[in-house]
Amino acid sequence: MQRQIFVTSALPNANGPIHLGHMLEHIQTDIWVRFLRMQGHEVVYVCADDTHGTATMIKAEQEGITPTELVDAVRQEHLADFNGFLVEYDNYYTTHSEENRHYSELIFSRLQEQGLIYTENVEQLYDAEKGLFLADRFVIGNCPKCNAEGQYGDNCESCGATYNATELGNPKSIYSGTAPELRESEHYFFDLGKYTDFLREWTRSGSVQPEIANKLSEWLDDELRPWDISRDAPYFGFTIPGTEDKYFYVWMDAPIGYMASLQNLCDQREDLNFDSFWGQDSSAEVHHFIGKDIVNFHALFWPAVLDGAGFRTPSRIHAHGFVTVNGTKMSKSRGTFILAQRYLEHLNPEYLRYYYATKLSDSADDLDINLDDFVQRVNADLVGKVINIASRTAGFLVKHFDGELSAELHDPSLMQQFTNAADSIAEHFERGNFGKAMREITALADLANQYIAAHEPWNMIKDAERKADVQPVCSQALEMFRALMIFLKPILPDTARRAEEFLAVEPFQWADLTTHLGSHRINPFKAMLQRMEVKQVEKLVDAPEPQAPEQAQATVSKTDAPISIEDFNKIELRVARIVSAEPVDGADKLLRLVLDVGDHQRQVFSGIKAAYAPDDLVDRLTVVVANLAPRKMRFGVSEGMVLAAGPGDADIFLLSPDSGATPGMVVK
RNA sequence: GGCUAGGUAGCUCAGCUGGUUAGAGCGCAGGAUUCAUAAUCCUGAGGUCGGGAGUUCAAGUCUCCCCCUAGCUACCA
Repeated sequence: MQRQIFVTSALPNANGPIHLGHMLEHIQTDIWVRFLRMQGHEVVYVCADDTHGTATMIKAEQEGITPTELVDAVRQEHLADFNGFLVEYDNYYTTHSEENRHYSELIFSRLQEQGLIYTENVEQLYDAEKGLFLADRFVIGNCPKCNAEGQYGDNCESCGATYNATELGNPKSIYSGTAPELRESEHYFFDLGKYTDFLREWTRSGSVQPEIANKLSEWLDDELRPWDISRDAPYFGFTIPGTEDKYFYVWMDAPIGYMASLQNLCDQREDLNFDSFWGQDSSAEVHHFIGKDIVNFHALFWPAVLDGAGFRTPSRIHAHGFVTVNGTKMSKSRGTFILAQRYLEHLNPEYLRYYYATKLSDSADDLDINLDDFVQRVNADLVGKVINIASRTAGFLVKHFDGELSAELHDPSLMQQFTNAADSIAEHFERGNFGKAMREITALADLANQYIAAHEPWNMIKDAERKADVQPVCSQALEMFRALMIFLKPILPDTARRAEEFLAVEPFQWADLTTHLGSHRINPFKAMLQRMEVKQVEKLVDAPEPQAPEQAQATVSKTDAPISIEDFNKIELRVARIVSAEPVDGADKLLRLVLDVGDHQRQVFSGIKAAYAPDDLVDRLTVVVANLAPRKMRFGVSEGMVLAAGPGDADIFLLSPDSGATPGMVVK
């Protein structure tokens, strides 16, 4: 039965170049798509650039062009990279399109009709000079925990602390360099909480991998929080209907970009109908390939938004892990941040396609590119095993038999092993277990080489009595080679095309596995794939740069680095009297303390509930860090920190000054 | 801190619902061969399956504790 399948890869962001991490996903998707097409299914594979957001706007400004110009240029680069890796989309579009505006507005208005949209005021940092609201990562300053400089507003790369942008010491907008201020603004929210039950069911229905469902249950155990889907002007994106200065948050219109890209394709092709894919009663399949980092957008928000807007939900989300190089995260300082362009300057894309294929499964495990392994594996499997079968036998047929293959198989039962493997290999492809498929294929290649070694055609040809058998033996070898190349075609489209030319046949289809070439004339063998040189691979990675100073600084732990008296003087410690202490609703470890610090009172949350009964604390004196930046917590703002010793849990010991101290005294 | 996922031969990885002496490929060592892009074929060495305890007739495979790695996350302020 022919299936109708819509497939997407995640939309690359228009702010950066394509690297080998992106390529994993797009190669994975492309292999899957090519396989299904070979099986005769109707597959539509689209992608697009994800263009919207403040970052695009700013980058364009820096380059002195309009966002649209920027986005158009980047899209061409991205597309060239993907094409370079033989990724074949039916359409590679952009989220900055009329189709996308149409569907974004349509979906929004339907959600509104369903009562799933509401507005609320939100406080956010604002760059007054630039006149724009700042997301956390657009604010830098000193980490409130370790005081490392130049940290982003959400977390510290140096000590790993997470915090709010409002807590940064000496905060600056990365755009204007001025200190941001807090401002209030109205935001639009999608009431995701109403979909909690729906998503609990959906994520356990086979739509995502089990380990991803486990991870998602983290959110789903509680009621989901509303999702902020708007951003304030100025913003590069679509205005929300009925407003002048509110825009759809980029994560709202990005997945809708899948639809827009399809719509754009449908407008060009008579045979495609949008609703047959996205209608609520669609019998088609919808598959999204994504990285595990954006699984919440695709497996929580997206299905909910779709359902709320009257569209069908995806059949399956295929999440993959991250790419590492030589066992470590891709890193610019280690020189292992490999851009697609750079790879293509030095190496054949099929090497990487094959290597990824050998390591891909349906799990979201990370995938390591070990460069030595890469060279050995690709050379050994593809050139040494598979192509070698043709390379070592074709010559005999062309020289001595005019390139004619035997009509009959020399060893039908051996050939049968190849054809029998087709179902199992197909099953692996279908499930995304490309690695398992590759193992079966190379095992078959081993059988073929053993077969050739066992018959020694190079000796037979010298023996007048056995010379006639060289033809059926080498023909059989090529029949096996053909089967292997059919199996490998989704991975190696170019090599497969050369194999088709060599064998003088029509483009391989999966169904060809049930037939044999039989009496047939082939072309002389020409090398179809060159082996890879270690030297070429070395050019992919830069020599490691010397440790950057800030990195060296980062590795010094807090306790190892002495601080100056000036540093210490920055900390304002004061004696405080605990006016009241009470447990916090919904918090396991926290107490809400009201402290008298001499001239005023303030509220501090402290994680000491396991060690102290609230009543025992009232009227006690203790020490508070008085100039700690206020921290907005789930239960309110904490204005300081009380000092305590101990490992935690019940073993927490609050500091107290000696008798005589009074609230407000400075501790030095 | 919590959660999710990893930790199996030098490298990259298989090992399903627990069951004979733990597997593959690459690499390595020895041999064969010379048709082939120094490819191929045969043989072999290499692992106390992260550590510890437990359940069981039997555990890489189940339970608990601990250690390490990655990601996510927090009420560590």
